[in-house]
Amino acid sequence: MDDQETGASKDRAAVTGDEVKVDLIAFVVAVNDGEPCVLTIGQADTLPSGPFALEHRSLQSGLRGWVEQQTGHPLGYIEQLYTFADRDRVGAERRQRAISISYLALTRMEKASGSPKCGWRSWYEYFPWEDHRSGTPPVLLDVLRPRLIEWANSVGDAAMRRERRQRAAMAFGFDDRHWNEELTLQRYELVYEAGLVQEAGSGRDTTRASLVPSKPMVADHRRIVATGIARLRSKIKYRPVVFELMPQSFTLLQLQRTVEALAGRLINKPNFRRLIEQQELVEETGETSVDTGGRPARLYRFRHAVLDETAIVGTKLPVARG
Amino acid sequence: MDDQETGASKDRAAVTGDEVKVDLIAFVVAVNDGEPCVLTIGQADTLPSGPFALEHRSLQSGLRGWVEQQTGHPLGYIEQLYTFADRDRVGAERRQRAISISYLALTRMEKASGSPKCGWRSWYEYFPWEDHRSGTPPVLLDVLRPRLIEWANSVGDAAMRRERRQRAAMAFGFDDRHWNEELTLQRYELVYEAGLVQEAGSGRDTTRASLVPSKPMVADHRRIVATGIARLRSKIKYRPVVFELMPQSFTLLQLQRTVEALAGRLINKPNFRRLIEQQELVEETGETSVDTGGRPARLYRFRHAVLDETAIVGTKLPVARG
DNA sequence: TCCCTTATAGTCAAACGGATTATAATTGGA
DNA sequence: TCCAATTATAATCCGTTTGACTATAAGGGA
Repeated sequence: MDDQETGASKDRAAVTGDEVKVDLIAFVVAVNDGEPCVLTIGQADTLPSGPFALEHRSLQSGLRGWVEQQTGHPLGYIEQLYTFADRDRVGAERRQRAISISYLALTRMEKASGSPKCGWRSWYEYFPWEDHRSGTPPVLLDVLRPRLIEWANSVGDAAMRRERRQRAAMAFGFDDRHWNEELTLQRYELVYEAGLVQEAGSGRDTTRASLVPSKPMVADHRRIVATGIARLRSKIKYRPVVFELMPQSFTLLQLQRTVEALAGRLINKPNFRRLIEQQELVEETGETSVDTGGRPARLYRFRHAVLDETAIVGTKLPVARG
Repeated sequence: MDDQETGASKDRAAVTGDEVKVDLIAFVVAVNDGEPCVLTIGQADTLPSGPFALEHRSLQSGLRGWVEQQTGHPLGYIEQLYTFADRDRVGAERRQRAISISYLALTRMEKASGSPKCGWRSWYEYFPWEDHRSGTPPVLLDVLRPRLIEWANSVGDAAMRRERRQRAAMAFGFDDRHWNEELTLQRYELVYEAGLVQEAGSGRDTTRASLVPSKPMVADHRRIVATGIARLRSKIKYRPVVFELMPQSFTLLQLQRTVEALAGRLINKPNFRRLIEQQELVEETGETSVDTGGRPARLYRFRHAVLDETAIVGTKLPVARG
């Protein structure tokens, strides 16, 4: 494609060198004990990342390399999330362009190995308003709602006020609307726009006092996490990706708890089992679990054959609407 | 994020300059007279594209700039498709890394303006096996199926033969399986892997005689188109993006024909109307169309308000399974 | 006027999905 | 030992959705 006819400026670009640095950033997910976790480094405020370099065979292998080097964790399932241009950095002598390619990776936590400088943190430390497994979280109605209304009203134009209120209501399910767990990214963008998270603070006059309590991250890493959560919450509904997060064998309730952890909401138990079984996603191992009180549960394993049968065709998980 | 602790090699990278050229590539779609079309330049074998340069404010604005310059077409709706690393190019003195960021854009064809060097071509010239509006296309059963079986059997290992046959059957709906229109990308990857398209030919010993008749494209542009078609076929089912392709006012049948053009299959008419109406996606203009024989049809326009109401929540279009 | 074409409305049954109830098999404590 | 608590598993109910089909209305052209 080198000398394709795409206009003269392409050649100019080759001469002056419109070259760019490329960063690979990973949002690595595991679920442990019903808590969905993200793999971090630094002060639990940074995602594993590193520049795409000549020695990397591909984007994905570059990403695997950086994550393994920084956290000691090998990656299994990987999926590209989004590519964006960072705000201009100022290089040594000239303006430096940079872009970031973000990825979602699913893995099992297993042995608490890993480098010392890395750790697993619950999603919901960064997004406390996203966990609806015990009902609507208090922070949503007590803190977010008044702050967002305040933000909406702070603008002069009446139409724009209305539009802001409506956006907030839709994203967060205010005013009798239903909570839609897939809108994680829109919600983060909203609180960011309203200046309610620390990341939005630089160069603004918003007083820190009005921040919504939640753990911040470096640069736009928290936005990447929001993107990944949204993608994952959507994907579990039509692809059997949950099993990337499960151990070899598991009970149906463990499987359900994992899905609930990701979705941030509870699922009706009989319906969940019905759907899993009628899709033949799993098969019994024959054993039962010696578990936490109550009748012993059968152990199941994922039927890897489904990846060859229906993988692309679609798989559904029930996440109740009401 | 500059001096984040991501290991020493990051600094090394900054010194030696692991810099990369970034190309922006656009898959621009319009539907005209029931034919879904792609905007091309050159010998109708190249997508509009150009390097991401310093003067571009953002990735999207860079893309818009290149497309407008090369084709004279302004873009409306844009959505990122995928980012991939090209095979290494050899630069002037050293190895040169390059990545491409591809986009899907939806637009209306309108005035046959545009630069002389660009043109609209039907998707199905590049993917003749994807159009099932008049039933299963002959090329699928007469050419593709035997060639794919041949390809599957050409490998030694019996298990691998089985796996290849199964993949082909799943992707193309052989052996009484249902056709799934969203598997466009998997199907292209399969015919590519089987050496049945020209793009797979360089450096191979596959005789050209065994190619499946279809229009090739430069580099991996055809793969990008396949990715875009798959994305679009999936997206029309839960987002009201079709309207980006429609004129101001339209009849319900025109709307249906557009969806059918994209999906590559026919839709049940009463059911289609029911779904459109009960979702309140459109409103009557009050006028009726003076059209092609038969009873005059009411004209409708898209209710832009739905973008504020349910936009993110989801919209469905019926594309029959059987 | 008849016939053809397209638009529009209405019906029907099967499948799906959400909610609820009932029963079984354990553990731990009174 | 028996009861209570806990969890697993099975079965049922019912309203909604959805795919397929039929019937009627309104125009143009022969």
